[in-house]
Amino acid sequence: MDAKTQAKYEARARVVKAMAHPTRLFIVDELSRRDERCVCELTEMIGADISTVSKHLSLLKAAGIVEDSKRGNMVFYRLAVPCVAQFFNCIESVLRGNAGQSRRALT
Amino acid sequence: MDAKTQAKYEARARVVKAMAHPTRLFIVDELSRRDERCVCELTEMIGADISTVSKHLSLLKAAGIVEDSKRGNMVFYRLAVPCVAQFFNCIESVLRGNAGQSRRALT
DNA sequence: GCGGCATTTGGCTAAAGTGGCAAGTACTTG
DNA sequence: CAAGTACTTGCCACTTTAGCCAAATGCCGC
Repeated sequence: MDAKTQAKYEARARVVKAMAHPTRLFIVDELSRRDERCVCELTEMIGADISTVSKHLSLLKAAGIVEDSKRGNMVFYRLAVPCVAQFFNCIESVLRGNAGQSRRALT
Repeated sequence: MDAKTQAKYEARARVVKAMAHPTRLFIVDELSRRDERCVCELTEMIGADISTVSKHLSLLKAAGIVEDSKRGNMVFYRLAVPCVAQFFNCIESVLRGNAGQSRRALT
């Protein structure tokens, strides 16, 4: 694999990695449903330390998956790229496959 | 977040994590194009130790993303769930977004 | 059964990711 | 300007992951 190809997959991996965490998937899912949420709302739903949630959000932002905007002293996050929501359908297919069900029907 | 929700996102994260690596993304991409590849072919394309490639493949298999079948003394891997190939389109959208281009056109 | 090829597994070390607390920044209200 | 709320960042202990080598397994043809 030459350097260019390598770089291509590394770039992609950075995006996938950014979502490879239960809390971050939850955030993406939530934002795909509600358009916008402030850190405090997400923190309450998630039930972790606010600093932890904030770090997850920074990570998603660095990957280009979410965008933020500050209004007053609150920061609102939203999806930057709507299609990430589609990921879930496919992930569920994989999970159904794991459970040994209708793998064929998912094409 | 109650235990059940937590479990749901952990299950999803396991699948996403399985793809969160340049080599494993390469494998998924390659299998989406060529249907089937043996470990030795993938190893050669990737240029890492065969044991390393084998571990990446086991990981993808454990996540339900690929399936294997042994013929002779070779093992062939293929995608178990075709839709994972679609991931790439969306990932590319995120990457284009990162580069500051037409974020709007990607809906 | 023996040597050889394809692949997997174990062991190890280096590196990365996670999460909480505490400290810092930013804005807002009295 | 002081105090409070909303968030971010630094630090640190801890867990997980990655990749190589070496050893083990499985299948073949002789």
